[in-house]
Amino acid sequence: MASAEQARTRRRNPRGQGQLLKAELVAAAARLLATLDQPETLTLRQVAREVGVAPASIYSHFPDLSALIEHVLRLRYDELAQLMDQAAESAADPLAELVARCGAYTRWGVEQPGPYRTLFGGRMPADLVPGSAHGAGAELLGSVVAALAAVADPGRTRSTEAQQWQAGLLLWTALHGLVSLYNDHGDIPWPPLNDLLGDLISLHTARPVADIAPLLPRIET
Amino acid sequence: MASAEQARTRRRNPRGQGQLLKAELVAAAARLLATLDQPETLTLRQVAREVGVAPASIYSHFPDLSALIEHVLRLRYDELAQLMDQAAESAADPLAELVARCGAYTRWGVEQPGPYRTLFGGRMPADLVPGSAHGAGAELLGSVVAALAAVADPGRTRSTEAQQWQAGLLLWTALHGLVSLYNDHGDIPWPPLNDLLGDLISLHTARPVADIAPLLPRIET
DNA sequence: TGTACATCAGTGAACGCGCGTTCACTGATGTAC
DNA sequence: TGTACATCAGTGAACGCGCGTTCACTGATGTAC
Repeated sequence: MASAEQARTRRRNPRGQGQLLKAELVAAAARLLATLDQPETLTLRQVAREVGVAPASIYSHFPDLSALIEHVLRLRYDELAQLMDQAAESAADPLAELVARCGAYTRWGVEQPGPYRTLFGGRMPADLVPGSAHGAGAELLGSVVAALAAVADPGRTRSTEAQQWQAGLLLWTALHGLVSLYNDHGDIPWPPLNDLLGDLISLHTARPVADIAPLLPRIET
Repeated sequence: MASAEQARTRRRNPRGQGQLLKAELVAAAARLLATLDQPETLTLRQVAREVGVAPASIYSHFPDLSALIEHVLRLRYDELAQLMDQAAESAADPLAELVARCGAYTRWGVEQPGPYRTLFGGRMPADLVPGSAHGAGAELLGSVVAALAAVADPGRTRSTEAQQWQAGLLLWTALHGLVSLYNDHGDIPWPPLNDLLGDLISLHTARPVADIAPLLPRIET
């Protein structure tokens, strides 16, 4: 095991470099959250072992395991939001932006099932998930709502805000259902994710699949 | 605590009535799965305590906790499938049947968040969830696929089986996303579930919401 | 009718485990005088 | 230039906890003779 060897060879950081261990702890927790079959069972001692450090050492940098996990989840969430924004930047029109956002979301979700579950699966105590206090990633959801509204109602005159909200929320729940079932139930005979995603966006935008499929990113399975 | 008192007053079952404890164990496990904030952390000793019995007593009836939980989940799954079938029976046409099935599914899901998560959330080890070996409730998914196909393509001539499967799967993922996010993220300002469900089915069937809304069951929140 | 025995429905104590958290400590390194 | 001291970055042992699982057992009740 690499971690056991790590435990042997690890050297104390030089003075003034105490923050290095903090970064290592964050990296290790992130690695374990991404790797573990059940990320919500992550343990303080597991993180310590992964880094090769005494369990007590974590308390120098975080008040407890929750704080460490919260830190990691914050990073992951920001990463996802940034990926979606980046994907949206190069979009030529509202439909392309919506497709880019949904594609980036889905891609990230299936490429990182552990973090996805931890962020959106609702298994962690509520106060542990960043943004849940403000509505489980409000900015992210807001961006989907806005992008969908821009496609379905370009002038934003025919529909009320409540209608736009409801349509966007419904799209997000559909994306979430797709990602989480895809991740959790690999035994179902799944069609290619791009086909499902194309159909899904087509339904929610009332645009033909042919307009959408070319805009989707390649999603590795 | 009622359970502590139960522990005091419990009397050993008379001879030949050993199965009574088995039923009590199942009932207690079901109660805890429905009640616990994190049903996947259910513990053998918790069940024993709830019944008022020694932890070791469980081994007389189940090889381990997994077997007990599997038993409970099997019951819950059958209950859900039966509810959906019952709802479908009184349907006047294919659209009504589809709406009845989706309505029953969603209603059960939000009324029993604990069992829902345990069954479909993928948190339990795979071998623990009934039907997951056959595709996570294959009959249930199959009934949705068939009902949707009957609405979208009454003669079943215009679409291939693969297309019907994909459409049904997409509908199910959307329902799942709606139920699980609704259960797990109560802090989002949710519109009435019936509105969302009506919209959702409308999108997937290309029928006007007005045709669907009257067919939906009352879902208590 | 009595009595020895088998069976049933559990009990209760013990085990070893991994966990979060605490506490006094250690040993290297920088700094003040 | 030397030395006492403070600080930093962690250590290591211990605690009490709840857990799954085992094992020999107990005491009531039915049954064979």
